[in-house]
Amino acid sequence: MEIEKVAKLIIKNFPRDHKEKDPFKVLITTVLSQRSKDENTEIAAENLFNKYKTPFELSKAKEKDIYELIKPAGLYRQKAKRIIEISKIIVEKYSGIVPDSLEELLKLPGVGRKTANIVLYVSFSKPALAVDTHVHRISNRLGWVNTKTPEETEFKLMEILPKNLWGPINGSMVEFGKKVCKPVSPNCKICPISKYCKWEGKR
DNA sequence: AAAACGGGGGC
DNA sequence: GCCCCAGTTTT
Repeated sequence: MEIEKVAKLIIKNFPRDHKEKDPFKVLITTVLSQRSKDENTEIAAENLFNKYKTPFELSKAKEKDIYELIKPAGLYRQKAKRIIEISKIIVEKYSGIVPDSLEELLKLPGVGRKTANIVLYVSFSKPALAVDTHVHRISNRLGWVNTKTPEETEFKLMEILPKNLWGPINGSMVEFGKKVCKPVSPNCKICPISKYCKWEGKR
């Protein structure tokens, strides 16, 4: 199947390694990463975990206590509120253990399909597709799907991609999307999978 | 379906 | 000055 071959090429050429596996840290970092660039997310996460290391500690913090720490990631008032609420729920309802099911993760404030699936893959090594704007755009450009919404793309991709590629393709598509297959003026000249691409706008 | 949330960096 | 960024929730 050609799709599988191309997916593996993307994964090989645009690796994204997740050093941190701790479910709580991955969960909080991923919430911080929403609509934020990686560099700023990392600064915010480092600031935060430097002071609050566990859900137990963070659940006792006040929102205003962490504004300055997470400000680099943006949307900081919302995120502060949600992060502390998440910590309280993890402590009170789950005894400090982050749940490992999509259904339970989606109940947490500020956790949608993308965030939940990233946690499932990165921390729990489960097959999970996090379809963000990059994955959505690139899947359509390649001609793998013909969809309007990311959720539609998610279900289509689950049909055409083998499960063992669900996790790895997420991060690799993001890197691919940032470096080469950009939203505007993509760099098709240096694209390693250009010959498999059906996008009409390609140059 | 659209608005709101937001600092930081690229242009 | 304007626009975007591993989105989600509220209106």
